[in-house]
Amino acid sequence: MPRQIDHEARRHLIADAVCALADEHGFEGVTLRDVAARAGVSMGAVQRCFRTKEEMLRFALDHVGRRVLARIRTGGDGSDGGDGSGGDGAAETLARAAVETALLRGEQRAEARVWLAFVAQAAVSPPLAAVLREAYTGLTDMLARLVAAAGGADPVREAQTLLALADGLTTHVLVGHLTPAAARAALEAHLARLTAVRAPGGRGGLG
Amino acid sequence: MPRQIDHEARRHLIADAVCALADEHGFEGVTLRDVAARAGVSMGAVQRCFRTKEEMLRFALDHVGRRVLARIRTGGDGSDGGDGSGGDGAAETLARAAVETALLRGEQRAEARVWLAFVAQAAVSPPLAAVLREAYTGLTDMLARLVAAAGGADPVREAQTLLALADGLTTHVLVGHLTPAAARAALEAHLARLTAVRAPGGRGGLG
DNA sequence: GGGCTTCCGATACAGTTGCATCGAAATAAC
DNA sequence: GTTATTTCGATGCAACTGTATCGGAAGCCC
Repeated sequence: MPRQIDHEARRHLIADAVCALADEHGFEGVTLRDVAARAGVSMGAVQRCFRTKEEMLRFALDHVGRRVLARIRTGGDGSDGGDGSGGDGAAETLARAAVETALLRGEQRAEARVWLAFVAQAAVSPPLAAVLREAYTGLTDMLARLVAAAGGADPVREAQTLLALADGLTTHVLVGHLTPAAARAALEAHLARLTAVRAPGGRGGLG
Repeated sequence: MPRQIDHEARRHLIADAVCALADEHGFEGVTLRDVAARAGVSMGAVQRCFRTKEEMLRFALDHVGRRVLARIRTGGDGSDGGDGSGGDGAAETLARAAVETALLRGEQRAEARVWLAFVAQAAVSPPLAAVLREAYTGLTDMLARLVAAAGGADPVREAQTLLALADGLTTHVLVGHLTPAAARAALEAHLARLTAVRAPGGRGGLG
């Protein structure tokens, strides 16, 4: 298999291994040897795909970011027990996106831990921070559009608030301070307040 | 100075060194040697104070948590340009506490980075998570009391929401996605909405 | 089937890590 | 002054880290 292997596919394979390890042992537990072993390749292959470890981590972060964003865009995998009615309103779309952003579903715990590990590292690593900002900007844009569609005022700021709240709730669930149910309740209460400001049927009381 | 040194004072000194390093290089950059050097003591002294590295980290996390909580309790150091009038309403007290919780002031950036580093590590380290939960519970209790005093409904859930939002905003400022001003604006908008629900003009009566 | 290129698996290597060990220094009791 | 006790600073050590190097295997072109 020499001469031009599918490098891109292998990179994704390695990125998945990075995520699995970051999920289990945090960011410190991600070593080249463990990554290679987890990915089922040798260390040499990893080194061929990524010149340095940091390059590998950057790629993995971007990988996770894209995956999460893509899933949010599609409104989740559909395992949320919804009835599949496609004709829901903008508010409901926003709610689904927010819940998805918060990675509150059980099977997303690993992703959430990976994300948190990356965020923490990004706080002291400018290259990672750059990747992260891009992902956050994409999320904010999307949420802002949804907020605007749902009739919320000041969509950008509300999107930033929503994203920060989702991230914070995710974190608190991860460390066991909140149960997923409590986090979901908090998020939904926030959303209800957000969309009720302009929505008919609610009290309009914005001063 | 043999025979019974002030171990507690030294522990705090070391904890401060841990925080300084975690601020600069993240959690991975905290090594026993660097901590000892930063604290101005030798490795032997560190090893005498803490049996293991993890014990040291636990202590440092608790140290930071207590300090942050104490400052929040006092409503900040007073550098917030306030006029020091003590007769403000509950809403204002809540606002000050929230801003303080979010560690948005410039000189708290270091503390914020330390906190984030600890949180990320706690996601994969049950002992650290236990310390963290305690701190979060204390914060939630305090915020819940303030929310109740400000006339908000469902104080516990609102406190949880507020804490998560503050944490998320802090994170997003740290990675450069939000400016401190934007984070502050988002937080204040949330607070305004929170207290406006029951208190349209001033302090509303608790239902 | 050669020759060349591309890739990989293993190993070498210097540096660092957390922890254990141990002699020396410094007080307190006598 | 002597001794006992506590603390410290230095060093040793095994394990592990990221990276560099290198021999060999596997495909293409002739």
